[in-house]
Amino acid sequence: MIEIKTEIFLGDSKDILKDIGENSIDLIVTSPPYADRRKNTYGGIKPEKYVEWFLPISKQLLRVLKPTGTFILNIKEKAEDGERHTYVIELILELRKQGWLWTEEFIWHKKNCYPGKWPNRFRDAWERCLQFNKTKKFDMYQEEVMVPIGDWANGRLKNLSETDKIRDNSRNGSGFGKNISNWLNRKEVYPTNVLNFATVCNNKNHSAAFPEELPEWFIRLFTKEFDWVLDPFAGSGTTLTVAKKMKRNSIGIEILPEYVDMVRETIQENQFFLFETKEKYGQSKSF
Amino acid sequence: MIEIKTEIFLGDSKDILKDIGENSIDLIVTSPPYADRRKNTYGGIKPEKYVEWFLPISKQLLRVLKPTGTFILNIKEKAEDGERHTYVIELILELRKQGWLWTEEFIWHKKNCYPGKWPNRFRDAWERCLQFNKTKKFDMYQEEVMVPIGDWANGRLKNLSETDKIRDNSRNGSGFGKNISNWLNRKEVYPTNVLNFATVCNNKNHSAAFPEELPEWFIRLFTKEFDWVLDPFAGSGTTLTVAKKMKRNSIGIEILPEYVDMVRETIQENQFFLFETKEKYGQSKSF
DNA sequence: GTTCCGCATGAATCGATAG
DNA sequence: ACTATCGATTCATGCGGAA
Repeated sequence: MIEIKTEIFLGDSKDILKDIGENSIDLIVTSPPYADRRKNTYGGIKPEKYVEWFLPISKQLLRVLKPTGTFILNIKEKAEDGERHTYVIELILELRKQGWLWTEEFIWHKKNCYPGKWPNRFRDAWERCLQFNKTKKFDMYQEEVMVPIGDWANGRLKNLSETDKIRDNSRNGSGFGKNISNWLNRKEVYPTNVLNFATVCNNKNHSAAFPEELPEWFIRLFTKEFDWVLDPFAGSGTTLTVAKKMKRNSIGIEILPEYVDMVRETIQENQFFLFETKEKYGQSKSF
Repeated sequence: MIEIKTEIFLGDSKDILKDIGENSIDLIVTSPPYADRRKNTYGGIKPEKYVEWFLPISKQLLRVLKPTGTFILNIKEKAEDGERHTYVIELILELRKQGWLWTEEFIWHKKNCYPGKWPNRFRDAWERCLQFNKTKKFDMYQEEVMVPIGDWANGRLKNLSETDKIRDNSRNGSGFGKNISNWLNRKEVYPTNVLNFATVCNNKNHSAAFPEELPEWFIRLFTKEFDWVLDPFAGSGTTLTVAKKMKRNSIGIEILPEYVDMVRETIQENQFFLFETKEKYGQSKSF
């Protein structure tokens, strides 16, 4: 049996990344601290300084990624003084200048988004998952994230609430009703570039940037077993935990010691559950 | 009874717009020809030339819009040679330089997007609806687009405990307490910035850029009756048709004569249905 | 085992007030 | 004038205990 390696390093990604060999990582999936967010833990990066702060890190990411690898960047710009900030779209342009290909933009649709009411805007229910690549020939295992149509038809349609049916507003039969017959003789369908995951809001000790489903989906899509996954902003270690459960090697970098300690404990714990949870992560594809 | 005016002009928006008075339009909602798309109808604008082509038009749009008005731009960059084009995000940056405020980015989630399969990407199921404003004090009628409350309310709001009825602002200063009693008689909640509209799949020879629900939603949100709505790329006239049904005055501009003829016929037709459809568009709010 | 119910909490944003 | 802090507003979900 081949051992799965899961490592977490304490320090600044800009520095630590230099110790990782070039062309060695299959997938980078991360959610960096957003501008002016998490001030109490990360100090908060000023929006005007965000691109400048990120580029040295992404330069290293470009170096360590395999030519067939993928970089997924989960990020969302804040609204301030009535406007959306532009640092994220400026970052896209700068990353391309750095040599990255901007392959795709996935939308993470958060149904249970933050509450609140303002006179000039509604609640923000989505985030960007930007896909960047080093070359046009990257690995993509589309079949791994297919949605079983049986489950979709039975589960999704059955679970669809009455309000969902009203909200989704499938007028003149162009929604579920009309097209369902097309899927009767198929077993699975490919997903789209809009992903639905609920945010995590547990009453436990810490908060995670994204739910486990998010890195799980991208790991399944862009890696196979024993590949290497990197999260340069590991935080509470969601990416590493999921990678380990899915039998991928992983490396995390985190600047806050308390998070690093926590991740190390989590990794230890998971070893006991590795075999119990294998089935869940290996076969469910429950999207 | 006040008459509703619906006008369609034949010509290039860059020129025709100069005949419209400044500060006279309450809402601009449009879906311009996408770069390199609809070559057979519009001649196709090269992606590299897109921003340059659009800016003279948006300059006029800025002039004709009221200070309290809103500009909704429905657009999506195409994928070419394995990459997403950057002309849309470059356009956002240039529009800000022109004086526009980039207030928000709505996501139009197309649940029944076009089928297809590619080795390097999934089906594209979303488009941007970019909101721009002239000032920070724009009109917004949020109550007009409220949606039914989620099912969670059914089971949970029946019996409120005493602690539910008092505000509880304690705990880690996260800011949010609860006052569930606010929702006791609540049947509707505010929507988010993710919109679900099914695409129209008609096999006519003209390209309907968006379904009626899309302009209807923004017209309801940003205008009241007898306000003025403008679509500088009217196409088959969806915006005008909806505006008329909703008792808003409207102006359309379209460069192709056959579209203009078609729109004029449609407008005539709708006059017979004005009173029949009033109820549907005035009261349904079926989102 | 299920289902139901109480409860905590979340990458938020604006406007007013204070330094 | 410009920045920092504080108060107000709000909806969906998972967890855990009870029925």
